[in-house]
Amino acid sequence: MADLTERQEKILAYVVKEYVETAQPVGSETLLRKSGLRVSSATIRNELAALEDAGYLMHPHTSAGRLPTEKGYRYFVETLMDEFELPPVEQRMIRHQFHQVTLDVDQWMRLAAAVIARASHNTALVTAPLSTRCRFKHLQLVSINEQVALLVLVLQDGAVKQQMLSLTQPITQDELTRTSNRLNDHLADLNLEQMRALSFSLNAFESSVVRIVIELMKQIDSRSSHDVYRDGIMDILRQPEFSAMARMQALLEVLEQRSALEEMLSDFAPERGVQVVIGGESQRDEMSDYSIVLSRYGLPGEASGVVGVLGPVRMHYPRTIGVVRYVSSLLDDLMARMYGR
Amino acid sequence: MADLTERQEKILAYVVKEYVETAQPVGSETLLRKSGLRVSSATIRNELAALEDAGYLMHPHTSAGRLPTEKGYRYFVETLMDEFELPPVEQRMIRHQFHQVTLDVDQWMRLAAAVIARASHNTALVTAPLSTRCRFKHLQLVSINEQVALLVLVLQDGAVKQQMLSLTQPITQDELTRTSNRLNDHLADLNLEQMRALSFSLNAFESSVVRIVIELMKQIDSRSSHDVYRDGIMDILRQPEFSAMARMQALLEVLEQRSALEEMLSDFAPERGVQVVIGGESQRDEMSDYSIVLSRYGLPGEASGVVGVLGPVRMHYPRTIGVVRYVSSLLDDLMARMYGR
DNA sequence: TCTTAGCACTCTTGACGCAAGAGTGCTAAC
DNA sequence: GTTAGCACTCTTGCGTCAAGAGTGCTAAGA
Repeated sequence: MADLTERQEKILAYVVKEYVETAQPVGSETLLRKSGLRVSSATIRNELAALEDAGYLMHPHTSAGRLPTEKGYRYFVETLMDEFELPPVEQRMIRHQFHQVTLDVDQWMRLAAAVIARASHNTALVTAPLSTRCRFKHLQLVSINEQVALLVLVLQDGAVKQQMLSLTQPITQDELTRTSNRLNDHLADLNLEQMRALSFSLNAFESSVVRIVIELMKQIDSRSSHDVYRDGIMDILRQPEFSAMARMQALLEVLEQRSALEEMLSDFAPERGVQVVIGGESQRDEMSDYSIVLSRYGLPGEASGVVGVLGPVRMHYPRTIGVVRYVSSLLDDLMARMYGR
Repeated sequence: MADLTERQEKILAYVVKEYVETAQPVGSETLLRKSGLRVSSATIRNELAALEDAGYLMHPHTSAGRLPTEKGYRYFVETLMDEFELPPVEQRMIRHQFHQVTLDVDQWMRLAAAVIARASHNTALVTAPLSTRCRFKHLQLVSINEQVALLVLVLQDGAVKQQMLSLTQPITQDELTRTSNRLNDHLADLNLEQMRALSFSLNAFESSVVRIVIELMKQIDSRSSHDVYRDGIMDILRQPEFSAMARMQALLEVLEQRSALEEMLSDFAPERGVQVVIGGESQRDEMSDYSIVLSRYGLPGEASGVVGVLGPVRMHYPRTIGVVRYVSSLLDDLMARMYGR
């Protein structure tokens, strides 16, 4: 597999870099100029032909330059690529932004998506951290008006859900508070099954509230992950491959359908480390022109989410990987602090 | 202005309808066939020329058919258009969906956007109802772990905000509950100014919580409106005008920048009724190829938001207006119920 | 055996012209 | 006021052509 000579590797790396920058197939002359190799263009042509035979490069047509195949990109990412660390200035800026923002999961996610999109010039995808199994923490009933009360449900991991309740008869805030307290005592730390099996004596109103709590927790549990936060759709559309927009429709279709995105992210997110899925490697037709770079963050086993970048296969992998890795580690820290180390 | 003969109006209406359907400039022959007018194509040509002179129609080039100008669309919307009511079946389906979903503002907004996008085949835009001035209703502190507590803030209009607090020293849930109760008593029904002027004796922790509450309320108040919910970006991109995607970039730019959207919506949303802004009428360059149909919903003076549709100028106005009007009235009802009639 | 110069070959791209088709606008008759 | 007829204009698609880019091969050189 990796039976490439040093010179071939060098040439492959240059083809990838050049093509990523210009989006143009690169020919032997250009390569000669840019690479600074001390051989003739003819030699380079021979090497290019060899790399093509081995499946690392391809040819749009006879008289065009070469561009990397998926195998070529893969080899580049795995073997040839320089590690890219986000410059300290950018790191500082990003950290600063996270500390400025209020401590709120939703806002973290938005910010993470925004930061990744700006830094990678591609579409960012982020899912909120998801506890493996959610447990009841606290509920509060608040009277909104005579016919409506608000139920606020807090889960162990700090997630908050609210829901309005239509009351069949007016209930005072005092009454609601008493109910809240009673239920909090009974439900503390229960998970879904335990709550279902509950057999305290509850009055009609209380048991209707419990039913709703169960319903909400079921929703959260069943949703394989929360919403996908996206940002930077524009960035990806600015790439030259989209001047002809046939393929783009398929892409936008995926980006719009949050459920499809969710599925994809959870399919590919590795246990740890940054994962790169190049084009057709995802086994999904609509993704064959795009790559994803993603990383799981959070506390393994307790609660974790995914951050990632979606972009054209012709993507600046070192930089993208650097960005994803950095933001992922940042969220690791935030999560660790939230869960008390 | 409105000095069109009956026949001219009929012809204008047919041009609009035909062009909206096919996206092709419509010629005199086609018009003759579709309209069923009992005149010759030459007569129609004369009328078309007259309509063009009057500024209602235009000509991409000499040998092409006619298509409506903005003035033409405006005349159509104002004078010629048949009222379009959403068919009862669809109405029922939509109502049903709203009743199935949990009573939660956020979910209403998402659903409204989804429903409008599906029904209008265009991009839906929805803003959450915004109280003119927000008042404190309730807060609750919940211990997450030793170093972190969650502050849940409920406002008069049922809006819920949460924020994590880093604790400098461990505080038990009991302690937190006591603090919550004390603050709830003091802060009940206060608005931002009153809260700032507060001069109860508070301990260090309590006053830091109050500071955060003030911060959160300031955020909500200053944000001229909440997030814009969007849906159906794909739909708009499917339209034939986007096969050449020059213009689309500008559009997506606007759709991505929530702040720009917000501003636009609040600029054009009328006090009541459905408003149609056609192309350049918005006085915004990037919008010159798009129209917006929008309507304000909610309780005038108390809390209101905007629902709308963004689509190409070549849009099916009757249907779009019908959809927007219906969803708007539905949200009116929901809001009325939430605010207790 | 590896490298290189040279050159024929292939394929894309853009320009140009041309014919077909669509639709108008005008004129003259009804 | 309406209509038939017809010349005129502009788009669209197609084929041709020349220029340019880049390859792949061959044969000579190290």
